[in-house]
Parts: sequence; structure tokens; C-alpha cells
Amino acid sequence: MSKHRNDAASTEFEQPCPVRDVLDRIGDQWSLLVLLTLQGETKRFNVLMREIGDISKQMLSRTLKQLEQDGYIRRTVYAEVPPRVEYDLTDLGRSFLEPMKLLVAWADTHHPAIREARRAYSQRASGGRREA
Amino acid sequence: MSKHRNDAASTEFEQPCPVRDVLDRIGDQWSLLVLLTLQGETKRFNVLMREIGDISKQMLSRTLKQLEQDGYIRRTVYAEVPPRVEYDLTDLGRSFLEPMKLLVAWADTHHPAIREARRAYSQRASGGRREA
DNA sequence: CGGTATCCCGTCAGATACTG
DNA sequence: CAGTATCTGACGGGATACCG
Repeated sequence: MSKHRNDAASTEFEQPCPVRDVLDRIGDQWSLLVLLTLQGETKRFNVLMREIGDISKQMLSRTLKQLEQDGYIRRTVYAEVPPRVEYDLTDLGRSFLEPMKLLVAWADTHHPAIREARRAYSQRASGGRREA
Repeated sequence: MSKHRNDAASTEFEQPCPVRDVLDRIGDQWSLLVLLTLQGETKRFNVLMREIGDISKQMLSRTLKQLEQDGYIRRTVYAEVPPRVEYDLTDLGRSFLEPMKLLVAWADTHHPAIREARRAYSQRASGGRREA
């Protein structure tokens, strides 16, 4: 999604296509998972690391910075002896999760159908291809 | 989104995480745009090319094949003199677009807020960083 | 017309090491 | 604890050329 020129008007969206601008960022490897993990609770960097499990420090750091830039989350630094940094969702972030959670639910519901479609497709491929 | 191991159980989703499995595929450069372009109308390969505008033959071909594999679209080949191939949405494809269109609408609505967040962030960066 | 095959390069993400 | 810096390999996607 990231290369489609945002500066050129595509056929159906004018100017810097908002959909791309938004989905390019959130559609990456980790953004959605981080937002989902922050739902309902403020969390520290290392807690996020542990809960997500297989994300590297670098990617978590980058992802958090981008989400903060775009206004989805807020970063709070406490000037303490061992540094403490907490992250939580902003109103924009929570707002975003509403339609997003519908999509997540759709994915959950229809995942079997997609698996089945893939199975059927590979079957068809080994047989002969239909025509109209 | 594509590298997070689907085979390992992450903290909040079990087994091959459906959300990743679905969003990894449609979260690419072109899938969503192709689905959106096919809304309400069956279209031929070259029509899609022209309407999308800046997609290459190869990427359109790949994208269509993936979408067909996953059951979002149907491909119909007419055995005619100049070959004719038409694509249209399946029920699954139309079903998918429902939550997706809510997300698209969200992006449209909140795009200004995000632009503003980015602007504010870069302002803050040049000044001094706040702490709590 | 509707593709596939090949080449090639830019970006992205992991590993590792270092810092305030 | 919470990051940043650097290096590197993998991969996505464009350009081009060819095929049924």
C-alpha cells in the first residue's frame, strides 16, 4: 500500500488519498497489535514487549513513535530514577479501534471460509480449470 | 504484518491468528483498491488497469490471483477470439467490504485530525519535549 | 487481450551493540 | 528501563520482454 503515489489523484480519490495515508501506517506489521494491546490499559514499554512477545525493541520503538505522531497514542515520561515511560490510547486511538474491531471480528468469523476457498482453489488447480 | 509468526500462538490470539492471516493479504499495496474498484460492477483486466491507473500488469495479475484464491473475487474466462476475462466480487468479497468501508469512512473523517497530530508532533519536536 | 518470466533495486525488519 | 545506531539479508514491487 505504501508506494501508490499519494500526491497523484487516483481514479476515485482526490489528492492525498486519506485511506492510503491512514491504512499505510496502520497496515504495517505491528501497529494494530500494539493498539489492541493498549486497549483499556496504560502500559510501559517492557510490558508491551512481553505481552506482544515476538516484537523487537527497535520495531516496538518505531511503531510506538509512529502511533504517537499520528495521534493514536500518548507517551508519558516520568522523570524517575529508573526511567518510566507509559503509553495509552488517545480518543483518536479508541475511535479508530471501533471500525477496526468490526474488521477483526469479520476476519475471525470468515477465516474458515477463506481457508476453504484456498483449499478449493488448490484442488481446482491440480484438476482442470473451468471456463464460461 | 507479514512476518509475525502465524504458527506461534501470540499472547492474545490462538494458533494461526485469523486477523493476521486476513489482514496480511488485503493489507498490501493493491488488494483493497482492486476490491473497491470491483464494487457493483464486473470488470475486465484492462479496464481495471485503466481505472486504477498506476498499477502494473504484473501487480494487478498477482493481486487478482490472490484475491481469487482467498475467495473474494471470481474470475471468468470467455473462450472468445480476443480473449475476455472478467472479474467480479463474490459474496465473501462483498461481505468483507462492509466493515472495510466503515474503516475507509473513518479514515476519511479523521484524516484531518491525523494530519494535525503530525503537525503538532513536529512542532513539539523542534521546541522541547514535555514530561510528566 | 490477458497474462507470465526475468531482472533489479529500494525499503523494511531482524540482530547486535551501544547510550542516557 | 527505555531506548538509538548500524549493518545486513529478505522481499515487495517496478520495468521490460516474451507467450497463448
